[in-house]
Amino acid sequence: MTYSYDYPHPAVTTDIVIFTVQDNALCLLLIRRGEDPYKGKWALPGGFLRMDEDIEHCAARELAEEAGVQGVYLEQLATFGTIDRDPRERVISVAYYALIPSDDVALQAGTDAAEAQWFPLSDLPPLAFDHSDIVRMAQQRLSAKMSYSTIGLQFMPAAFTLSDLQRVYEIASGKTLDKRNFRKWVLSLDLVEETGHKQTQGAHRPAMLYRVKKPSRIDIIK
Amino acid sequence: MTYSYDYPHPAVTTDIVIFTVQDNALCLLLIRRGEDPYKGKWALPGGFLRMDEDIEHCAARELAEEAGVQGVYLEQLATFGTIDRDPRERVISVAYYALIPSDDVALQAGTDAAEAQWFPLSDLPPLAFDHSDIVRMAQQRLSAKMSYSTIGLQFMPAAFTLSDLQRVYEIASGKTLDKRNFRKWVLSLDLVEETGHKQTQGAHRPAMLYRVKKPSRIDIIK
DNA sequence: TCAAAAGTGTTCTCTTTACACCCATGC
DNA sequence: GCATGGGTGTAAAGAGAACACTTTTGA
Repeated sequence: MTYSYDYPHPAVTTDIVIFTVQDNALCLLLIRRGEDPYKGKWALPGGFLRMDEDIEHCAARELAEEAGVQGVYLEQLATFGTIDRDPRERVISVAYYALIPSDDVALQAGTDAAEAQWFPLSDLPPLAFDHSDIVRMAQQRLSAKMSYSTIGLQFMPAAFTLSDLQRVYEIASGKTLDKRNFRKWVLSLDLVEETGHKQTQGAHRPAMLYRVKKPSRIDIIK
Repeated sequence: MTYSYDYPHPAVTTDIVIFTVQDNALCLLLIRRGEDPYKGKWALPGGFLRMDEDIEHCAARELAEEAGVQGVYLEQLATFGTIDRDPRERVISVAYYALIPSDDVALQAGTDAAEAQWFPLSDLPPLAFDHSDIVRMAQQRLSAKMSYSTIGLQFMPAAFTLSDLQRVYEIASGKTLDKRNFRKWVLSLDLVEETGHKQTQGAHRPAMLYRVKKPSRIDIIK
């Protein structure tokens, strides 16, 4: 079966940049391609838009199919469409990005995707297509949003200590932060609350565990 | 001639939101549609992507063809692609936005476009397709960027007074600003310079005329 | 000489940053 | 009892907001 049009049409795809914080590094998820073009190369998860689904739905579906990642809040990044970005045909790609907690990383292993792996941003392999442009833009956007929104909370698991949270912010921003000022700031935003439980771990005073009050919400701050 | 594909392909278009400040109001440019669907309705300038042009080129071309507006700095806004946004077929639209000086508004009249007109944002007619969603998003983006970037300078003509500039900022933000603080702020950014000429206009002290130092550049401030 | 917009500094307030010690636990 | 990370307040500096009068021109 073929589909015919009076004028030429490009193909439309989505690509998704998924960040997490793992082993003291900001990481992103890549898929090793099983097909040409760029067979064997690492690429962002993503794929072709179906005619009966919204663009964001396409991104969510591809992410689930290729990487076993579900239920994340996707935000549109930008649309990439230079003429030769795909050797097969003209392809317009709508890029999305999302942040997931480091403890969801385990889900990753259970997927049936060909090969999915986390890479530290500081040590990425060469990427297929124009995916390094997409990653670069995602990095810029993330870094900007970290400083003027509550997006960073999306990195956090169901329960975490304030020191965990500070570590995530330090890794994502690349700066060290003052403990007292950071805590004052976080608590003043009124976005996290005590769970009532403490985490006893190691030879030191147990830390209060917190949870995010409205996990799905991203607010602009400042 | 027809174009055939193994899988269905959506059409891809661009839509452009052009802002200006005119008669003490923030305005945008609309085109009255000459064809179905939505014949006779007002819509954003825009049109179908050609296979041999980049997406941004498409936006610039449509803007020139339909509205006679040229040489503006276009910034990608977002991509809209809900399933039923166009009754003809599945259409994915990449939206752009730009700001132009109010004195370029005159160019508008000289175009051969069917019908192009400036509307104050506060008094828009009903729009075709999902264009009011696009406009809403553009408005949010503009308002955000006005507060943390130098994008507002793009509204300014080749020469202007600091009072002109303040007026533009007040209109775009909807707030009144303190004259001394505004001037201190603008001059501290080092983005405008004196032209050396003064504007004598009306029964009052002549005002120094300024120009933007790097007109094409948008910086993040604060 | 009056009206109308241009131009110009200082003070106060609030936000942000810098900084050091005691606490609870496991070994 | 000592090593380890958890938890807490205050003071100094910097950024942002408030505020009123003199100048130059045309009519």
